[in-house]
Amino acid sequence: MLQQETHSPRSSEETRLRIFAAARQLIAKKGRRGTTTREIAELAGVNEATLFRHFGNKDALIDACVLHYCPAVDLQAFLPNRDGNIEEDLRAIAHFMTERMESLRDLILATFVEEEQWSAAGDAAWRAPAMIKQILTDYMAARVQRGELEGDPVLMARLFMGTIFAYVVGRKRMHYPDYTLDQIIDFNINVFLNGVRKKN
Amino acid sequence: MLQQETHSPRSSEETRLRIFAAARQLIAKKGRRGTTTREIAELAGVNEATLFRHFGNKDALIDACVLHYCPAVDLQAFLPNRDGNIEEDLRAIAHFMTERMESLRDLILATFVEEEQWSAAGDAAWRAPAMIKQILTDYMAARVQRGELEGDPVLMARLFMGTIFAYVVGRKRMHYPDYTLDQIIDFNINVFLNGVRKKN
DNA sequence: CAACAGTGCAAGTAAGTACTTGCACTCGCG
DNA sequence: CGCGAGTGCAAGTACTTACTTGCACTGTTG
Repeated sequence: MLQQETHSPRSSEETRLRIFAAARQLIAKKGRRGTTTREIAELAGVNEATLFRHFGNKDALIDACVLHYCPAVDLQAFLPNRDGNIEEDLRAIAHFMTERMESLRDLILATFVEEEQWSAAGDAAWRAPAMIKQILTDYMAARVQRGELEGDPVLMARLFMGTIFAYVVGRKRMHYPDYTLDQIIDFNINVFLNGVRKKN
Repeated sequence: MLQQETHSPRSSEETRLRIFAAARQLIAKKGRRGTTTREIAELAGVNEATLFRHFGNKDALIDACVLHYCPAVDLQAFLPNRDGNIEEDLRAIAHFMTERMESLRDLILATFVEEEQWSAAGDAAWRAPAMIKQILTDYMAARVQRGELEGDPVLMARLFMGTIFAYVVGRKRMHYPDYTLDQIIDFNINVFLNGVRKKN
């Protein structure tokens, strides 16, 4: 009796991806609590019941979504050549970090307004930044030991990451339409390097 | 028939303040949407109906709350002595900004997950930072003109604010228990100043 | 004293939300 | 072909939430 010619079934995996994409979009805009399963289903072009058949409940869905978009960092791709020129290294690191944080900005911001019980996904979103922080600290320490920089490597790494964090996150509210990303990164790196380079 | 000896009536203003305090606390923890009027009333020690008698609806309540905690900046107290020592000026500015942003951190973070229709309160929370940005830019420009610093004042102000923003906001996820606020601020200012000070 | 503004309390309403269920359909695979 | 996994659809349940209402009470103010 029921004709259903319009909808062709999709693979299970494709459905998951569509749900993830929709969920992420809504989480970024309204936060975890403000996002409804009905909206996710609608935006994903999927029936609401399918959400629950896949993930069981809303919390598990969103956890899976965040984990899906926040995989572990590719450390190999991130590690700079430790023998290279500092300025070039930092520039490469800054661009890598900026791109990566930019692509996760919405999820990272959403973790700021999460309740404690949701910290599983929140921790996942911050895993990558935490690892990068460590790598950066090691890098700074090596350069200090070589006598190229001077100061506390922990604070140096913190400051360097902070400038990028502020750029990415702050851009949502503070707009600088007259400057390009490269201009800002270059300026920040120059000031930073002038500030921490060892004087002769 | 009903005895009501336990509750002594409070002034209308005191009730408002109690509601604001409770609302702010909950907004910080759960976000705007995650906060229920029932919770606010309970935490404020006030009947839920009183909330609506005061503010009409939940949105108006929260808008009023954010506006109440985000008054215009006291520019006079913020303006540094333009003839003073740069390092001392920046230290004073940094401490002022840090304290101020720290006290508003929860509300500022909440604005990141707001929907567009709620931007009224969101704009209010960002009014102060925007004004400070402008003051800072002017300050940097003046010092550049005097030949004490070199570089683009806009980017300098942006970088300086960014370090503080990153400290305050990032502290929610990135912990540095081994360092005091003063240590970090001093380090950041030193690097910044070394980086932008005019070389002879 | 008398009016009144502000509040507490209890009950209720309408809408939204997470989640379930039973059934029909369809595609791919053995 | 036939079966099963994955899905759409429609209806429904139990719960939460914003918001209302009528009434009793109390401190303040004229």
